[in-house]
Amino acid sequence: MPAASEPPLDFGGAVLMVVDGIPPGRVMTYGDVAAELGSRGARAVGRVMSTEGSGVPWWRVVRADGRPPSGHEVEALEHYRAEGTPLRWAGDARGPLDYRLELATARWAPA
DNA sequence: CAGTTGACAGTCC
DNA sequence: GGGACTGCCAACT
Repeated sequence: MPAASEPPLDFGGAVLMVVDGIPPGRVMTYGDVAAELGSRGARAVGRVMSTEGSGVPWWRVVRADGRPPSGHEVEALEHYRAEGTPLRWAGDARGPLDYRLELATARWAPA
Protein backbone atom coordinates (compact mmCIF):
# COMPACT_ATOMS: atom_id res chain seq x y z
CA MET A 1 0.00 0.00 0.00
CA PRO A 2 1.33 3.30 -1.09
CA ALA A 3 1.84 4.64 2.36
CA ALA A 4 1.96 8.27 1.40
CA SER A 5 2.21 8.91 5.10
CA GLU A 6 5.71 7.56 5.22
CA PRO A 7 7.55 8.07 1.96
CA PRO A 8 11.35 8.07 1.91
CA LEU A 9 11.30 11.63 3.05
CA ASP A 10 14.61 13.34 3.18
CA PHE A 11 15.33 15.68 5.99
CA GLY A 12 14.11 18.54 3.88
CA GLY A 13 10.98 16.65 2.85
CA ALA A 14 10.09 16.02 6.47
CA VAL A 15 10.63 19.66 7.30
CA LEU A 16 8.36 20.80 4.49
CA MET A 17 5.70 18.35 5.64
CA VAL A 18 5.72 19.64 9.20
CA VAL A 19 5.77 23.28 8.15
CA ASP A 20 2.93 22.68 5.73
CA GLY A 21 1.00 21.17 8.63
CA ILE A 22 1.07 24.38 10.60
CA PRO A 23 -2.38 26.05 10.57
CA PRO A 24 -2.78 29.79 9.93
CA GLY A 25 -2.49 32.06 12.94
CA ARG A 26 -0.01 29.67 14.47
CA VAL A 27 3.76 29.39 14.37
CA MET A 28 6.49 26.96 15.32
CA THR A 29 10.09 27.44 16.22
CA TYR A 30 12.87 25.82 14.23
CA GLY A 31 13.77 23.79 17.30
CA ASP A 32 10.23 22.43 17.55
CA VAL A 33 10.24 21.39 13.90
CA ALA A 34 13.62 19.73 14.29
CA ALA A 35 12.37 17.99 17.44
CA GLU A 36 9.44 16.57 15.49
CA LEU A 37 11.92 15.17 13.02
CA GLY A 38 13.86 13.64 15.86
CA SER A 39 16.79 15.89 15.18
CA ARG A 40 18.31 18.83 16.99
CA GLY A 41 19.43 20.48 13.81
CA ALA A 42 17.47 23.65 14.17
CA ARG A 43 19.95 25.20 11.76
CA ALA A 44 19.43 22.41 9.29
CA VAL A 45 15.72 23.23 9.28
CA GLY A 46 16.40 26.87 8.52
CA ARG A 47 18.75 25.92 5.72
CA VAL A 48 16.16 23.66 4.12
CA MET A 49 13.67 26.52 4.25
CA SER A 50 16.06 28.75 2.36
CA THR A 51 16.48 26.13 -0.32
CA GLU A 52 13.05 24.56 -0.73
CA GLY A 53 11.00 26.66 1.66
CA SER A 54 9.59 28.48 -1.36
CA GLY A 55 6.74 25.95 -1.46
CA VAL A 56 5.74 26.11 2.19
CA PRO A 57 4.47 28.78 4.63
CA TRP A 58 7.98 29.54 5.83
CA TRP A 59 6.64 32.58 7.69
CA ARG A 60 4.92 30.18 10.10
CA VAL A 61 8.36 29.02 11.15
CA VAL A 62 10.12 31.52 13.38
CA ARG A 63 13.01 31.66 15.77
CA ALA A 64 12.81 30.94 19.49
CA ASP A 65 13.04 34.70 19.98
CA GLY A 66 9.72 35.06 18.19
CA ARG A 67 11.36 36.83 15.31
CA PRO A 68 11.11 35.86 11.61
CA PRO A 69 14.11 34.94 9.45
CA SER A 70 16.65 37.61 8.70
CA GLY A 71 15.97 39.63 5.58
CA HIS A 72 12.31 38.63 5.50
CA GLU A 73 10.83 40.51 8.44
CA VAL A 74 8.60 42.51 6.12
CA GLU A 75 7.37 39.55 4.10
CA ALA A 76 6.57 37.63 7.27
CA LEU A 77 4.89 40.62 8.90
CA GLU A 78 2.46 40.94 6.01
CA HIS A 79 1.49 37.29 6.38
CA TYR A 80 1.11 37.53 10.15
CA ARG A 81 -1.21 40.50 9.86
CA ALA A 82 -3.19 38.73 7.17
CA GLU A 83 -3.60 35.60 9.28
CA GLY A 84 -4.15 37.37 12.56
CA THR A 85 -1.06 35.98 14.21
CA PRO A 86 -0.60 37.46 17.71
CA LEU A 87 2.27 39.91 17.45
CA ARG A 88 4.00 41.88 20.12
CA TRP A 89 6.48 44.68 19.66
CA ALA A 90 8.31 46.87 22.09
CA GLY A 91 6.74 50.29 22.60
CA ASP A 92 10.16 51.73 22.02
CA ALA A 93 10.95 49.67 18.97
CA ARG A 94 14.00 50.89 17.10
CA GLY A 95 12.27 50.26 13.81
CA PRO A 96 8.94 49.26 12.25
CA LEU A 97 10.36 45.78 11.81
CA ASP A 98 11.43 45.32 15.41
CA TYR A 99 8.48 43.14 16.35
CA ARG A 100 8.11 39.74 17.93
CA LEU A 101 5.56 36.98 17.79
CA GLU A 102 3.76 36.17 20.98
CA LEU A 103 4.91 32.57 21.10
CA ALA A 104 3.05 32.21 24.38
CA THR A 105 -0.12 32.25 22.28
CA ALA A 106 0.95 31.64 18.71
CA ARG A 107 3.21 28.69 19.38
CA TRP A 108 1.53 25.55 18.08
CA ALA A 109 2.43 21.89 18.40
CA PRO A 110 1.55 19.21 15.81
CA ALA A 111 -0.70 16.34 16.80
C1' DC B 1 37.62 13.13 2.09
C1' DA B 2 37.62 17.34 5.10
C1' DG B 3 36.40 22.03 5.96
C1' DT B 4 33.06 25.73 5.87
C1' DT B 5 28.55 27.60 6.00
C1' DG B 6 23.85 28.40 7.53
C1' DA B 7 16.03 31.35 7.47
C1' DC B 8 19.09 28.30 14.93
C1' DA B 9 18.85 27.16 20.28
C1' DG B 10 20.30 27.30 24.85
C1' DT B 11 23.12 28.99 28.53
C1' DC B 12 26.25 32.41 30.78
C1' DC B 13 27.67 37.23 31.70
C1' DG C 1 16.65 43.03 29.13
C1' DG C 2 20.40 42.45 25.89
C1' DG C 3 24.88 40.58 24.09
C1' DA C 4 28.34 36.80 23.39
C1' DC C 5 29.87 31.88 23.11
C1' DT C 6 29.12 27.14 22.26
C1' DG C 7 26.63 23.04 20.47
C1' DC C 8 23.97 20.42 16.83
C1' DC C 9 22.83 18.73 12.13
C1' DA C 10 22.74 18.67 7.14
C1' DA C 11 24.28 20.30 2.63
C1' DC C 12 27.79 22.72 -0.30
C1' DT C 13 32.64 23.55 -2.10
